[in-house]
Amino acid sequence: MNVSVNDGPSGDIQTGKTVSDALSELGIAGQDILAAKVDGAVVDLSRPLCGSPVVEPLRFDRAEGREVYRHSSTHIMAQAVKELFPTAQLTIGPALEDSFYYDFAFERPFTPEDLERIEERAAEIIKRNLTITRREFSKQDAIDFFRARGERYKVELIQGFPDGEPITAYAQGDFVDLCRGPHLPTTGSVGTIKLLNTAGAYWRGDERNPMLQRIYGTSFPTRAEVDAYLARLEEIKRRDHRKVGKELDLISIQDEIGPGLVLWHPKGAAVRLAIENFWREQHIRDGYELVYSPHTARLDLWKTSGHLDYYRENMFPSMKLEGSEYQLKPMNCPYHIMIYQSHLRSYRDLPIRYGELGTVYRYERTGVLHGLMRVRGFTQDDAHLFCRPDQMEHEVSRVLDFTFFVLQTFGFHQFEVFLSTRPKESVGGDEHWTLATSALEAALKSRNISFHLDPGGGAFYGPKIDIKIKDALGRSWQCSTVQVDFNNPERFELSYIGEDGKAHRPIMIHRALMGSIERFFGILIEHYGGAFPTWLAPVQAVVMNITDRQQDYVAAVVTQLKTAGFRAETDLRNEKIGFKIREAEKAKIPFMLVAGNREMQDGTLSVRGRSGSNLGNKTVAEVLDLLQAEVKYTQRELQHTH
RNA sequence: GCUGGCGUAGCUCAAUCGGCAGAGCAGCGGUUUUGUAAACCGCAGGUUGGAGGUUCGAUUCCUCUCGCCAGCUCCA
Repeated sequence: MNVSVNDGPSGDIQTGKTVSDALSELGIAGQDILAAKVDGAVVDLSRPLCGSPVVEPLRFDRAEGREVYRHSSTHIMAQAVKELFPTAQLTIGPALEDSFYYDFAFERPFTPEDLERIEERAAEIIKRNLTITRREFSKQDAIDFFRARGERYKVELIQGFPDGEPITAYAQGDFVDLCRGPHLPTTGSVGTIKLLNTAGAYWRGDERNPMLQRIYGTSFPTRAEVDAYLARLEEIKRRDHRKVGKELDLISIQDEIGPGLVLWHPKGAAVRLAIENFWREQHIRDGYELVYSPHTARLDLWKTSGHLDYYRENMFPSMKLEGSEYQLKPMNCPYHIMIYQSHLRSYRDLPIRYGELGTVYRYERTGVLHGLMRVRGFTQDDAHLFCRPDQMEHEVSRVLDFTFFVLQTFGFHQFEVFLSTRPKESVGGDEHWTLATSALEAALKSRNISFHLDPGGGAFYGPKIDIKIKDALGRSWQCSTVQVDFNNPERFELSYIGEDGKAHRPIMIHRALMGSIERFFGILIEHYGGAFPTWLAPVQAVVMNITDRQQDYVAAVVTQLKTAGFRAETDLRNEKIGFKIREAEKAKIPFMLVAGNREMQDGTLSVRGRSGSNLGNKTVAEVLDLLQAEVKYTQRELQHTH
């Protein structure tokens, strides 16, 4: 048979030879080959070849290679656990992006000491360099085999598999695990396994099922790579917005006020104000009209909107007042709809775009609250567009352009886009869903945006596009969302008068760019590690005197900076300049302006940038120019036009 | 909500196998007038998350409760 290697040699190889034999006959060999893609499917190196396959060796530098590597790592860890704790039952153990886990049914949680022993044993199993072999079973044989080994959960899994298809397991030494594979050729192919932590996890992710003991770990070819990974985890901890938010005195969440309810301290509020000002300016430029709405409304409104039926578990309980029930708002849409409905609308009026920084309250279970990322009261940068069906695709495209512009201004440049389709619990006819979904898809395609499909991930009222941003540490965060809604116009009987003089139903589009200001702020804190770009920094410049004699001069300079619109502060404390610099560095203030006698005499300031850069002496006018140049989002806004 | 862990001064952390709760930083008062990441001296700071219980005595042990953390589930 003719075997060809992707971007490599090809040659005639005897049919039935394994992938690794074929590769080595073609002059491609090496311990670093983990698995291979054969005609697009990832397989074991021991897989026999037939036909005229295209083979692509997979190493650790490829995501598919890493997945196989980590997957085999979980088996090694599971083997170590079984050797040390024979009563532990196997369940499942997948690879994650940079790590892996394995869930065990065990009578008690694993302790840190257990983890150390398991890690040592895993290292030993790597050293044993056991061959990993694939075995096929019929369904009944597989059930009998795992039942005989006492692996109750494995038996349950197999029973759920379709009949008639072969079931595979992988063996290394005495250890056999039900697994689709593929796997590394030997346990010795793994470099270092490092166990990270333990946690409880429900069997099959269902809270009604028993709690299993999960062990997280990671593995890399070299110790140095493990160390780099651990260093990255440390960096993530160092940038944690809860820690930085406290250190920089940005926000607090206090017991007395309630979980998930955020206090914005003056410095955090200054950043928020900069965000909001930018947001409002840009929305007005982009053809939105800004509105405000109250935090509560009669329960009937939420009945009409369907939230009471479909969203109740996320809502605060209602309150009674003067014989009516009122509901704290979990969303802004009904209010915007009511504004739309306050007039008779013409087709000429559309599209109508209402934007609001609307604060909503949602009930979240205590266990899911997390700093600013998941709270109970938060402000959405919400907007609702009302348009004709023929305008829908164009409006969605505009929203996409606007979204990427805004996110880029905040310093995010990598995105993942998802198109989510109809979920099980949903309202509206099929034709509506199909129309809306294809409009979203068309808009994405018109902007050449590549996206993933998330089947069943839509809102109950319509399909949506979600945009996840990648932060400086490569983590993904869900922020932006664009959702088509055929349902609310129906429920509220929205209409506009068309060219034909008859009433027509408008289409509604919900969208948010940042999602929630709280979460977005948390992401910004971690993205910048608290060192915000100048346009967002709570204090943009601090002016400090060296001795008492420069007090008046410093105060005058700060007045000038403030008058020019900058957030500037004095530091006139009776402290040494080194101490003041240290404090300003810790506060991550972008510019430190020092005035001693020399500066006072020639009307200058000694300019120190964040993290020690010396920008020399500048006049006050030059400092103003410098700050102006730094606050450059206003320049970027010129690039955004429709 | 579930499993496990944790709540000590404004912050970061000690200590008490049940016997007067202690440091650094921050704060306040002095001294010092300072040149780019920490000057010196002093003072003050606490119902040890909250409520019960056991005990001569509880911050420590027990029960409940509130909150936080790591996950699970869910999500902006």
